Amino acid sequence: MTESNTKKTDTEEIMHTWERAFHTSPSDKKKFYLTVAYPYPSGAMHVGHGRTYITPDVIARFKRMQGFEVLYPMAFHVTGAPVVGISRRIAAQDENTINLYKDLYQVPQDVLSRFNDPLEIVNHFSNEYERVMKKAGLSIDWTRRFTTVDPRYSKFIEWQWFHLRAGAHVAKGAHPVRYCPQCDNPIGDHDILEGDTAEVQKFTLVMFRRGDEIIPCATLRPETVYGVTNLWVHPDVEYVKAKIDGQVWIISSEAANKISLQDHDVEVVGTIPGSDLVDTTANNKFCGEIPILPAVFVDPDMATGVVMSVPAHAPFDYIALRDLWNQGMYTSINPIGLIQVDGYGEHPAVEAVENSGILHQSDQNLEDLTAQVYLAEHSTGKMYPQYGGKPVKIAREEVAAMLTEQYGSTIMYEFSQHPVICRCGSRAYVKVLHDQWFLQYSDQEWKDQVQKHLNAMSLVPHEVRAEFDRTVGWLKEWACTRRVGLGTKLPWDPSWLIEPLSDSTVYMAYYTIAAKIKEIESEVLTPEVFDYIFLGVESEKLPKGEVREKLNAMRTEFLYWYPYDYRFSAKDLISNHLTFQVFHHCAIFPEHLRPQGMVVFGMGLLNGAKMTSSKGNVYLLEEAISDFGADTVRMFLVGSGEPWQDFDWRYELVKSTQKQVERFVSTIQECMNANGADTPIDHWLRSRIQEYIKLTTLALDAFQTRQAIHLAFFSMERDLRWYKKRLCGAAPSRTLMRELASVWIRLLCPIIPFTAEQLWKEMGEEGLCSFAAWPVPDEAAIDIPCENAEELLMRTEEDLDSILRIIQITPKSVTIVVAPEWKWEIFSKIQQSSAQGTGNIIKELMQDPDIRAHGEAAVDAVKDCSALMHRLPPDLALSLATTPPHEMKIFCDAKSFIEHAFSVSVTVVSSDESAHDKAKQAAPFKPALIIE
RNA sequence: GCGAGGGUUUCAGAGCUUGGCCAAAUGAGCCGGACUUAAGAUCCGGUCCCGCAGGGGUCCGAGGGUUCAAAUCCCUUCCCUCGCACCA
Repeated sequence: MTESNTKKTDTEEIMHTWERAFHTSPSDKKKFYLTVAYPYPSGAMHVGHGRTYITPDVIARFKRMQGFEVLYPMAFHVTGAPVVGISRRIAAQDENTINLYKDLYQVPQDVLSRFNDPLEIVNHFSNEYERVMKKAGLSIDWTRRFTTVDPRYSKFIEWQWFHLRAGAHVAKGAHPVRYCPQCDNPIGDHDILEGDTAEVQKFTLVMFRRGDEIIPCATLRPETVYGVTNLWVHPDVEYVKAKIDGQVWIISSEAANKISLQDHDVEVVGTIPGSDLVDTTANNKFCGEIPILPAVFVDPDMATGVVMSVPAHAPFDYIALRDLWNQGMYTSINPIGLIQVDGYGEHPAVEAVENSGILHQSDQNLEDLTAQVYLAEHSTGKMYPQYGGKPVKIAREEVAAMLTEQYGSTIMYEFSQHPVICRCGSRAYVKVLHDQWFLQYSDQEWKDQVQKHLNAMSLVPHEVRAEFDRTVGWLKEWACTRRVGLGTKLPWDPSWLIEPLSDSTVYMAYYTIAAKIKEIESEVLTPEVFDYIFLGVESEKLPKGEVREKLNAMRTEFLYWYPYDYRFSAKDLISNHLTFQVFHHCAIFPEHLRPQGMVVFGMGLLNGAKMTSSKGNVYLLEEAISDFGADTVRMFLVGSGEPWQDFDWRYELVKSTQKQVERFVSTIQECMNANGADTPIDHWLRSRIQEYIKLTTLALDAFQTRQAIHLAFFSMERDLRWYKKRLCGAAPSRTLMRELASVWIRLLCPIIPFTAEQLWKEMGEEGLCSFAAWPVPDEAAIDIPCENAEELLMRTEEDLDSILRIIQITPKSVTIVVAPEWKWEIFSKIQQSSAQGTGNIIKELMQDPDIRAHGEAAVDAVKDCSALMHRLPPDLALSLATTPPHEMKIFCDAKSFIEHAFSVSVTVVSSDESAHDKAKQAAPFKPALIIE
């Protein structure tokens, strides 16, 4: 265990100075408001959560130093069912759950014993979150903290929902859900023990008459009703006769049970063996009187247990029929083709089966074959003209509607696979829930509004826009009420709770007033009050006097902060929360108060594996902070990748980040103690510093935290190294080093605020570094020719080095031969030339008599220079061509440096002064080097 | 299956939008050296292959194509991650 960079007492002292520093309220500064999706405090924070909140904190701190009034608030989302389930499991002494909380989350026994109350869980972890977030140095305004079950927040949610209802965005309807009869509740993905990939499929029941009785055949392909040749029943199954909706249906007993959950009264009145149905007939409008035949592929546990047979288009049906033919039975039944499909003839299923060599109804490959045929027919199939001639996709919908409207068909929902088993061990069914409320995300007008606003929003990174666009198009009705869990009751139908994702869509507005609203009793908070605060609507019903004053203050505060500038959240929330909140803002707030931007995060890995609490693969944030120090954790989390990239928490990498932070401290301390005089080389470093200020600012403006660290830390370090090397052992300039330290500390303050705060104090600066002015580049200190000169020196040093390594002699002297002026002229001319291709450039330049005078050498020089040209960065090439460096002077000035670095004597000459063979090689920005 | 994003040198990760600055930034790891009583601390150097002159060769998931020129553009293919709804 090491407490890095700053000592524990220092850390605590700094936290103390920050205690109230980030409380914020409207001022005459420009505002910047950013929010993160608030946490669901059902467990302890791990380093993955850490990054979610540290990244926005870095931005918040950056903006604050830039002079913005910054609001970074935090609250806790405690709505929903999971925590209720957890408390129930703890109450039931479930060992896994108790161990998770005791060992992994390190909850003390006395606290744990109160966890049979879900509110105790969320209260405990909310406090833990706040405590650990403070340790991580998050610059949050805690006066605005709330939870989603606070009475005042509930009032706010009620207000929101009155508006949604008034805007016709919420409506009542029926909805099929996965349902567990034993739990008497709908079950979600996380509650499924088995069959979690099963989808709810919508079958159309095609009704066939058999005397007075109805045989409902379930199909996913109602358009094939024209091609039915017979029905299939399983001969060994005992079917039931059930009175359903006033008529007697013949279905499997499983089906009777299922249908009873789907809006039908079911009364079983008798049974009939499948074998008794065989060889009787049934009829409907489309196929007349047809026989009921036996088939063993029929599954009584799938839909109604009775199947209509379309042998021309369904491989199962064809095989079953062929089996009967082979026994010499029903040979008069012929498949009826009704769909034209690319690549198939009149009877696609028949062809497919015959070509596949499948022999039996129970062949495993039959499923795949069916899928192939169905897919082909669905995507490219067209009904024959006598059946309407439309594409299958369209015909399917139309036939289904027609059957429902005119021929008594209804819908039956069924899982695509079974069984589906609830976590309680009981089997789950599809149930149609009634009285369910839906958010009408399918509303095209609403979608259009959202899409339009989305187009105007800033999305980071821009790659996520496609996913947002798709989500807007894809969203349909969202069941927005629940029977169980914590939350706000639906105001006009209090038997329902508002579903957790739906009560968290406009709360960013609530943050703006969350501190002040605590002074007002929740009873006062009528919809009119919120209408005034958020929409500026006056009303007779508004309270008067002192309360009204407070409302005015809240209105002012809301208008100051809103709309929020950026919302941060993980990428898995794009398809729900992040898009929902745009919908809700559009429904409630006027255009100028809607979200401005979003930043989407990547996911976290721990040692290469996905970090999830459920698998125990987590590393707690607090543990990380005490193992490595808050600043190391911060720098690693925002520096190992850009926010939107996934990151991997690995010990060795974090460890080396820790060293970097420590190195920064000692480097800065060296800077503070530097006492050298000014030297010409200072000019270069000062110029570079301005460059890094500029680039770091740009990076953080674009939320590129990794890039920012790259520039502000590593690049800066590298230049400082070169600077020191150039001094040849002389002491660094006192003024420049203090200048550097001051800038450097501030550039890294958003990332490593504890360290920065500590060093700032050591520098003797007044006030908190967290509020110090963000460095601004001094344009006057930028000297491009000087930087170019240094670049030339670096490149030459590198050349020299690589030659020496190869030739492996101990050099006595080095002669640097600089290019003659006329080669520089060529260089500049090539840069300016618009001619394409070396040949053309040569032609063009040889027009010039001065150049032509150099004959063959000139041609070579043009070739060399143009090759050289495109090996340089374009802006460097341009700047060199515009203001050619005085190479002779540069090398003469740096003579002692090179002599010192390589321990040789150095001579600098112009190429015309040297008779050496190599002297001819001297080119612009690439002097010839003669080593002897 | 559908939708979105991605596959780069030992690793992480730049670069790819606007093809030539790319053998490919930077950091980590590893190797060697210096400093030290000693270091996991610091500093210096190396880290695809070949080369006793700054050069050459191979390389950016795989396979094709466009181009004088491709990690960068086009096509095909394989693999990975996320989402697919009542769940925070």
